[in-house]
Amino acid sequence: MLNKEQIFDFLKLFKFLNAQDIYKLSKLAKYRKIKAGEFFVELHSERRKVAYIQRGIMRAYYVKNDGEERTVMFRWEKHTIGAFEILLENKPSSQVIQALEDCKIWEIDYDILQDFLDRHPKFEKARKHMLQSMLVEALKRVETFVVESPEDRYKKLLKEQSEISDRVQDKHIASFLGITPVSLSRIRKRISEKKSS
Amino acid sequence: MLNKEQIFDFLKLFKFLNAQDIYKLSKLAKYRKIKAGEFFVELHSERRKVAYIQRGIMRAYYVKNDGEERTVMFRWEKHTIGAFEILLENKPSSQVIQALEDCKIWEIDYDILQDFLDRHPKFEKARKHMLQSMLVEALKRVETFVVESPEDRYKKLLKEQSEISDRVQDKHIASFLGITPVSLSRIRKRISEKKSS
DNA sequence: CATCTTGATTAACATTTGTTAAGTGGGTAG
DNA sequence: CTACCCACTTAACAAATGTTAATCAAGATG
Repeated sequence: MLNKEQIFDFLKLFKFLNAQDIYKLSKLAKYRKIKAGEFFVELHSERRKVAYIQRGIMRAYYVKNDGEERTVMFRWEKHTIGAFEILLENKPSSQVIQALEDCKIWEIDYDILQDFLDRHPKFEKARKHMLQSMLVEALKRVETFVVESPEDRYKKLLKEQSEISDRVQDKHIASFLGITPVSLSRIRKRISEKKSS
Repeated sequence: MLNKEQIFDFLKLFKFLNAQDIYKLSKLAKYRKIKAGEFFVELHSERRKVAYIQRGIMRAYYVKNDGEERTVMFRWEKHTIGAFEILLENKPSSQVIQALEDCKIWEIDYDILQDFLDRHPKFEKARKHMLQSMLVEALKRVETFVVESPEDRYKKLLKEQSEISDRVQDKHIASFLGITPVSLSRIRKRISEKKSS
């Protein structure tokens, strides 16, 4: 079930693996597909797993009491996604993870992975690096909310996260930016009017 | 220069130290004071250091082009603070870290600390735990911006982060919530009117 | 081909926030 | 004690966003 490309992508997750390591890791990962619209993690799930996305894009979102959805994160090729409440806080997930395109993923058992990493000190750097890059990303995202206006946040997204703005519906982008779809539409209009003048 | 209380506080940073470990760590940490208003990290600094706060409260903030300050983080007793751009991205800090009260801190050389941790595998769990808890905090903070209104964010702050709301000026809380001091004042008025009716 | 569904846009109005500036009160320095 | 500074409040107006609903366009479905 492994082809070269798949192995290569998976290998990039951790930067310095030998063939034997890859074999070990392949044992704890299950290759599977998720169709657009379907879920990787459902509401209140406690399944301790992570997805390494080989193809496709996913989102994590919360559902408010009135049914409104608020997207907090997008993840696409060569990145991992998981429900942090399950994995890091040992409680049911209050967020949902959904495929926005047909996805091909490696589904990884989180506890087996952690155990593997615990027993292989040479991976400590990789784990640390991964945690740190996620932390930096989250801190920078907080910064955009505190420092920038919704319009500036959207412009920055267009510039620096074209992977998101090109592949995801506007309504999801709006909630990702902390605004409504109507407001995003107005911002888009404002921008296009300024550019043409 | 060490008294019992100081040792005890420092010990809590990592949960399972013996006397010898404490001695080693004390060598790489410098105990010092920072007066209210003074800076722990200045703009564009590249000093790779961390503060473990034994007493007092600090904030990290950005300065916009027009001179406006936007606070992104508060840290107080028994927590650490540092400039993530210096430490995790190896670049000059675009944020500033300032004491809001007279502070007593352990100033720790980040690289020596990391080296120490690298050479002592028994601390890996502590490092991982610390990174994870910072990540969880940042993710939850993103969530409040995406899911909640400014008023709800403020109410939540009052409930769950009284350490902040009790000790910090409103203008800093306002920018921490992503709004202006004027708007926060109106929110406070709205809340007090609802409670009395 | 016609119909249905859904996402994006637009409009109209209410609400909130931003901005600027004027008061208010507490604390501090002289 | 007085004068000054600073944070917070309040006011007035502009701007942006939220809300609801109508319209439009495109894709899916029969």
